[in-house]
Amino acid sequence: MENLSKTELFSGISDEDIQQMLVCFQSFQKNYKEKETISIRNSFGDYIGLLLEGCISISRIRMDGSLDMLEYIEDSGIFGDAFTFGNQEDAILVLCEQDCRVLFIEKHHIIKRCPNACLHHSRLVENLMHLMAGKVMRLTEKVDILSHRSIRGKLLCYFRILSTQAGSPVFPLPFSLMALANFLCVDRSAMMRELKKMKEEGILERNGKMMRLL
Amino acid sequence: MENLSKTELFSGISDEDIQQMLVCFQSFQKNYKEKETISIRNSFGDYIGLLLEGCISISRIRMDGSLDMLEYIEDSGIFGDAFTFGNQEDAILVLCEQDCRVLFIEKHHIIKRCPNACLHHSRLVENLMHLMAGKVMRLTEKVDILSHRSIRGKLLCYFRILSTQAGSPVFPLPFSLMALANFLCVDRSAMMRELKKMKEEGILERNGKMMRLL
DNA sequence: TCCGGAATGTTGCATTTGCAACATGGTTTT
DNA sequence: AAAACCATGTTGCAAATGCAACATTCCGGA
Repeated sequence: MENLSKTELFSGISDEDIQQMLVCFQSFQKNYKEKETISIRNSFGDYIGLLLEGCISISRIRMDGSLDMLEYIEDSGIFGDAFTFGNQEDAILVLCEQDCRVLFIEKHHIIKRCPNACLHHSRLVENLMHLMAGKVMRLTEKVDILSHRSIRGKLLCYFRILSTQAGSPVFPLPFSLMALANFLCVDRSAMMRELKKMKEEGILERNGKMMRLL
Repeated sequence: MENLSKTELFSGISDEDIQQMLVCFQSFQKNYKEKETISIRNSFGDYIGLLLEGCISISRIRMDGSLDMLEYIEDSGIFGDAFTFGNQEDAILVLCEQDCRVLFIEKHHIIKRCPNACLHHSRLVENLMHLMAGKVMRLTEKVDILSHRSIRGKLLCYFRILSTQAGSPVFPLPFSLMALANFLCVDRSAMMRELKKMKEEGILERNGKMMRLL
């Protein structure tokens, strides 16, 4: 019902065709409020989620209760158990960090060939390719960050990415320090200690969530 | 010149059409021998590499000389600077672990829409979607492994994946112990120590590269 | 076959990290 | 206003990790 033609997934497809596809795809939209849980593992197993608005985090909850953020998805990111992979013991938590609007599409319709040969299906697939390429880049970035052995290495690697994105040595953290520790998969207090050290050594300035890399 | 129609990328497309596309795409194939270097960062910046045969590793070389394996690609995996992301200080090494056959395609032709509207382009894009989905899964797996804080956690997480893939608690390591340490981004000697402990505790049996998870 | 290089295995030690516990400050709820 | 809550800081300590150095085994080429 909303204007989907402006989203990256449906760009270049007319509103009528979009409506037709949505029916053909048996897709549905859902709105969520901040801090609401989208799904725990497997509830949307056969669907791919497309984040139209808002931002979400995907985390693993271990048996001991510890929580590690696997992904942080903002713009028109894709997610779903199809990607969050199958043979997982621990629970996966998909949490809305802001009010969100999500479009669910049956995996089948996107990955496999459409038997109805919808006219604009291939355009959709091409758009989806863009989104996938973006996801691959973000995941590669994440692997890059986590591949650093030390907390300082992870912090610096991530800060450089943020700094490059902002196009300036000054940039804001996209989330809280607590969430940052989860994102980097390190202990929060150890991270605070390291941040303090880096400040003392003059590598970094910090004022709340605003950072300056020197 | 070889039989590309059997590859995942070109499946469902006739040999004639493939030949036509290869010209249209300005693509080229190249063979590499074991331990040969495919490219150092940026040499194939505008091309996407498709591994037709063999297997390769993608690693980061740090300024201090340490080497971390970011990806290990076997079947018909895709790689390229397009994915290995841009604002990277360290050198990226793409190394052939076996004799390899690689098809390079200009990124442009795959990501953007083809002006010539090749008949089978959309089928190709759909095939590529499969490959991308596979890559996303592998990367998600890797993030999952690296998100564990301890060496033991990383080892167990990876071994469980291998065990599930093999469909048995007994499975072979796909590479050497040295490479395993690089893949997990941990110190090799510390990893050996941990493997020994796990053996002593009866969690794991090991004979060379053959592992048994208990 | 012998040699040399590479992978494997082992250990001591300094450092880093995680963990637990607690103090502070800000914000929301009652 | 008080209470409750949560994020931010801080610290001591035990355990895990990285690092360096070295012994041993494996393997391919001369």
